[in-house]
Amino acid sequence: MLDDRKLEVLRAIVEDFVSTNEPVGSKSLAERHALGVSPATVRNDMAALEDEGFITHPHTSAGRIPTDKGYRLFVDRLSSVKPLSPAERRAIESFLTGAVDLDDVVRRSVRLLAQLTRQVAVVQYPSLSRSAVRHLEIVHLAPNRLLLVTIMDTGRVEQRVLELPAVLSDDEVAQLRQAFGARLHGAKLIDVPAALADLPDAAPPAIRPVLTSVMTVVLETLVDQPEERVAIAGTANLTRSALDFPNTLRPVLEALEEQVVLLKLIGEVNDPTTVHVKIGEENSVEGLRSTSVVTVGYGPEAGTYGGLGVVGPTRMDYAASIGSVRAVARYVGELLAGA
Amino acid sequence: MLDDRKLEVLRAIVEDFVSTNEPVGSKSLAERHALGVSPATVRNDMAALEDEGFITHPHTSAGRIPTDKGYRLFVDRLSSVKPLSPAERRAIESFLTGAVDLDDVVRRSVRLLAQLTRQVAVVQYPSLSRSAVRHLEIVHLAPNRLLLVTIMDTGRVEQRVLELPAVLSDDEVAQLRQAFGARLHGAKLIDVPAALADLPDAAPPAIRPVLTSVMTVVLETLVDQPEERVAIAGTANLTRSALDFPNTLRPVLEALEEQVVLLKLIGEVNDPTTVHVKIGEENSVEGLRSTSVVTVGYGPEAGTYGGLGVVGPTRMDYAASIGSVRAVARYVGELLAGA
DNA sequence: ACTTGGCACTCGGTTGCGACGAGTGCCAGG
DNA sequence: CCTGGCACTCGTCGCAACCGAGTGCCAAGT
Repeated sequence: MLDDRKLEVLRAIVEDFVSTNEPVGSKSLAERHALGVSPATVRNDMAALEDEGFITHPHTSAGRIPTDKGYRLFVDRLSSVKPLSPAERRAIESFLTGAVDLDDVVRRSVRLLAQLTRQVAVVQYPSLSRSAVRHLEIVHLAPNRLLLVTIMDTGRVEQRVLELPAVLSDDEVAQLRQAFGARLHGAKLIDVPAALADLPDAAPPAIRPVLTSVMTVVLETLVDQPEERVAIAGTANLTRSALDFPNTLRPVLEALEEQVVLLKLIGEVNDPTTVHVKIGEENSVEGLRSTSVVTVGYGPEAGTYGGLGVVGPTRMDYAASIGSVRAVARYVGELLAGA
Repeated sequence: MLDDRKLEVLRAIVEDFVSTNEPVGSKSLAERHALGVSPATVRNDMAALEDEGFITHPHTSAGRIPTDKGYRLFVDRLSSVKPLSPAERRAIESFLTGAVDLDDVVRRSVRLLAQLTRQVAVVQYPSLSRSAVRHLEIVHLAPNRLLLVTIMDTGRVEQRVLELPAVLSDDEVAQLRQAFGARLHGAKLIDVPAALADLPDAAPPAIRPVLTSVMTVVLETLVDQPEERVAIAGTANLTRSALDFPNTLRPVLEALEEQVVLLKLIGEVNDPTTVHVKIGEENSVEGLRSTSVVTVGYGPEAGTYGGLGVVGPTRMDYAASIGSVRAVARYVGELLAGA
């Protein structure tokens, strides 16, 4: 059905179209690539590819452009990941070293990724639910007011102010601090509920009511409604080729402003260790049906912290994007694991 | 030179152009507004206005559009701030109540402002340098590693990890905590250097070296390089009228991605208590010469915390934008002051 | 059976041209 | 100082012709 040459033709079409953004015809294609056959043969192959739904015409007498299905085949079978140039590797290293805290790491990576791929880049902050508690600090802001600060092993810090129904003494706060500190230190978030389960019973009765309300907030902040965050950069790249999003720029920008949408993009991968590519209509997000999304997980043991990726036109350089996304994920993962 | 009727004509031109986005001609203008004079008279006035540089033609036989200078005059003398509708007031209140922490307040306000004005909204996080320290917490992460957490009265929290050359005991950390806590509590950031000046001398010699290095980091984080942050929302609104930014969308998006640029926008006001409007070429930022920027400071006593504003086409509804910006600033200021 | 050259056909893009009309500038008269 | 009239400008629209890249198909060649 699809012999090697037809695949080669498809690859050539994709490559030409990606670089020129113009429908590619049989003649120019036969010239530019050393296919060893005449344009007429290429035409026959093209007709076959079109029957199979891998390419299409914008109109009768125009060249071919790949369909989503065509890109899919290209990505899966015809392209190999483009290794980064030494210059790019250097760029990554110099960009990421010198970051002072987690915020800085994330902001730098997202800009870096946008710059490398010349697409819109998205980086998720290390997910709370997959990290471990390094420290829980309870600050006695006012007699009836506590600030809870949780520091995770990824460097992420969450804080929450808590109004108490009753007034607390510093001693009691110290007791609280001690009670929580001992149980939470080093606990994976998943184990937090279990670690805290017997806490009310074990505590001195005096502070029990306060303790439970603090516990509620802790569980809420860390387990029930863990706040996921993402950073984004490079939206200006969407305008690079005006042809890519003729009148569809609007919904894309709108989609990219929704944190929820971005998290969905990055989160809905089954296997976080490999790079995932969603092409055009494959995207579950309405406004991004005209784009492709390349994502991967990152973290010390692959994908445990969060995800990152790029969003661009379906007409993107997949090989390069996949390479960059993977490389940045690797560096960021190492960086955060080592911190 | 510019009698009342000419000003009225200018106002009419601005209003028509803002709502239709089409060059406005003498005839339609005379009809749509009850000017009480004939188109010919309007033409004469237009010619005068053009001589003065308030309006211009795109080409010889087209209607007039306002110049930056025309908008300037309009904003300064011809428009009154549009009061918010009750529905809008309700929207503001319901949007902002229920915010759980500072991050939440900022994120909600920026979205709110974008929604109200249908422009790009920018909100600066309360500036460190203008707030006071509520609490400084020193966490002993590891024998040679400290985490400094500073909580400001605006609810803003800054953290910084600090590697120590030597190993510290918990006792020593407690001493540090005590030494800093006493002096910093309630200090305005501006007074922090003075408050800490005599600290090394007063401290027990044993912890003196560590103390100075902690002091350095504190000063650096809070005073020397206070990190300013901004939130942005509504970039999709830039695409609302494709005509506004024919091929200039790119530089606008690029400018809006630069934190530095945004801070400059919001920060370079002399008097933070009143609403400022920068129109087109008045903008010092290169990429935003095709936009107008409406900004104001917010805070308990006007402008002490930070700034916020909107960015949109020069062809924007200034009266409404100014009103919304001012209203949101007021609410946010109150909210943060009360927290 | 596959490849190839030839050939008629399609159709979008470009160019040229004329009509149209919104809008202007100017002037003479009220 | 306002007004109506009038000639002029110029961008837009519609139309027709043309060009050319590209296609599909077929018959001949290997």
